[in-house]
Amino acid sequence: MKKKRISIKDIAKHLNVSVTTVSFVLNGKAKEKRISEEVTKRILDYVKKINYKPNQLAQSLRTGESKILVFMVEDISNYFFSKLARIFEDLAYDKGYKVLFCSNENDDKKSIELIDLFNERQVDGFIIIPSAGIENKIKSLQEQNIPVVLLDRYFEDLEIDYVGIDNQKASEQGIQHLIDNKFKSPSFVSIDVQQTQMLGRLEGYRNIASNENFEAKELLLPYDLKSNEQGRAILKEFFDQNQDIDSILFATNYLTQLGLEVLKNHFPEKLHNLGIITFDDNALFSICTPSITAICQPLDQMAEKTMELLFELIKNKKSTSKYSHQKLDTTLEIRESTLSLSERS
Amino acid sequence: MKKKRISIKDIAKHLNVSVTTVSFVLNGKAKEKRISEEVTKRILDYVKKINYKPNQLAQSLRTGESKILVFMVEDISNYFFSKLARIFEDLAYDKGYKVLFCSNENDDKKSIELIDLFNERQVDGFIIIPSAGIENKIKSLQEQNIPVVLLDRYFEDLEIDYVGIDNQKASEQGIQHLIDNKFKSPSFVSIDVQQTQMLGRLEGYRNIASNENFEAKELLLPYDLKSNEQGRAILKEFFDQNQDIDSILFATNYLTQLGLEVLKNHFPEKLHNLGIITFDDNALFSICTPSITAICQPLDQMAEKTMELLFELIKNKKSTSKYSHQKLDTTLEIRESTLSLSERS
DNA sequence: CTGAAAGCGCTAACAT
DNA sequence: ATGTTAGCGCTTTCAG
Repeated sequence: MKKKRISIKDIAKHLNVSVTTVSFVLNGKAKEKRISEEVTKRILDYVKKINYKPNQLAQSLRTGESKILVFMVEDISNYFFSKLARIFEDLAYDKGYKVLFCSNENDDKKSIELIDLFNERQVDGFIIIPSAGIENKIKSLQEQNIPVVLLDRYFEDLEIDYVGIDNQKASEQGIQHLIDNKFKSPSFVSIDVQQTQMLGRLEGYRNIASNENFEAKELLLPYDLKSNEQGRAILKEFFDQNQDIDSILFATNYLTQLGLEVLKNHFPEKLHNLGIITFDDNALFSICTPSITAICQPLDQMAEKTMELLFELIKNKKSTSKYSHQKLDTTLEIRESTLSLSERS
Repeated sequence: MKKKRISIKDIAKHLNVSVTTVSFVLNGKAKEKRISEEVTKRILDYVKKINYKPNQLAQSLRTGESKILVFMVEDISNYFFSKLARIFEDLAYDKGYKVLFCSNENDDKKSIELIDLFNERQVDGFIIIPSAGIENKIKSLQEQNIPVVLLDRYFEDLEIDYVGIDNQKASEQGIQHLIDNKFKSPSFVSIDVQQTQMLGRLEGYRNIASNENFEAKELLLPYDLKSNEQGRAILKEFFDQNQDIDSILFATNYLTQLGLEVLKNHFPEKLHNLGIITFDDNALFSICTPSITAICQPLDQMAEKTMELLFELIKNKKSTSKYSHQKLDTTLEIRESTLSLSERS
């Protein structure tokens, strides 16, 4: 029952040819190396018959390529990341690559451990949603000539390929939409972290606050939130102490979730009177009551662009390619939660 | 800039010892092999200083172990699967394993391709949520002595470790809960597929229908649904033609999502009058209006149990371990959508 | 056109 | 207590 794995050597022996010949044929170099049609066919037939599969590990060790990419996200169970992951998976498979997902919990230590881990496994490239303090680690990857593309956020001082959205603009559009629908004092709920995506969103909010002359009301939750419980408590306090705010932009779908829970449980009437916008969509936001207006990131486009950049790096590692910062446009999916009060049923 | 990777040989040369010694020390066999304290220390220090990391690929090739597990799901972007994935990830990392996730789309061809693919990479074990027709492939893995544990569904004729829930019982509890809350004619929406989990859920429904003497109304959507659009159309038709049903059990969270969309868009009043239960929770179900009663699978427990079984297989591959079918209990998370009509506001 | 052989980096049986 | 060496399975150079 315990079948020994068949190796290229077994095949060679069985067919009375050398391993070289088999290897050439298997790698489609039969023509190039001018192996006779007859031998080629014999090998191919036999290989098919015994259903031989080369040991990819050995292949990788020899060639230095693993055909594996790593996609490192904050939390693979978050809708935004898992959707992206799914798209990457498909794109990569089409090109003969597999994708390893891992969650860094937006934690530097974990991020670095993970990067080292996979680096030792000679993965061919990284797509990383970086935590705040791993700039140097990323840099060291670049120095080792390992393809890396950052997603969602980047580091100001690092010359590196990046794909994300125009956060400031997205935020501005969202807030402007609230203003257009007669909300007078939009507030902003985010995380207190120095990452480009969050800073952009905050800046967009402040810009409109200043343009439209309303007082900015910001709630920045701690970066290292201990629990959902704590998050809800903070949000509840915020709502308690700021009865006058009439609308909110949540800077991530995770916060939106917490916020909606608090509203539903403690301020049910507000749930129907507040203007609510969330960054990042979720399939269920459209079936909430009210359904939630969302700033949607163009996931397909982001994934495609990222892959494009990554494969450029993989193909011609040495070329001093210009680094590209892609800031894609978002879409505002307008739903019930931002209807002006007069329009509501 | 282009640093050559440091190998164990370089270290040996630099330190004037043999590679064996280095290897032993690195693998914590210094004591066992009675390497002198001094040499051990020298090696460890140097290794730390140059930040040497062994090439795992070579290590795997040599040892036949890769410290990689594969978790194959239907769709990594589905809440149920991505939550499970996240838990597996953590459990595995604690044991020094990494987890590769992949989505098979519940498609046999894709499943088989993926299994072959990873098998060539000598992964150490598989956790598989199998599509309907890959019984033989699974069997062949077992014959190659590769650890496999099935999750969520199994094959009647296959002796294999499996972790899941008691679907029939879960379904019965759900329907009984509807009956207890004065719903007279619960209906059942599922997928038309011969997989154990779905069959169990259906059977549970039918049991209560027969016990409680109501007419079973089942909608089984085609296995190979072309699009969400098509799914919504079928659901809409079902609601149109069965105005008399007063409650629904959706057999997967995906169907619930479609169903809620249809209800919200076409039968808004029903959304508030129907009794609704969903299999599988989602963070957002608790903030829908009405919030949705859910049959929750014990994700943590499932993941732990699965890992336990998998590691048993990994440890003592040869022992003719008895196969274990774990059917865990679910929890009914009661929310607004199943309040009896008299209790609703 | 095909084969012999080196070597990717590591482990471990065998020598010393 | 430490070193020598034979592979793991594959690719590829160099020699016929």
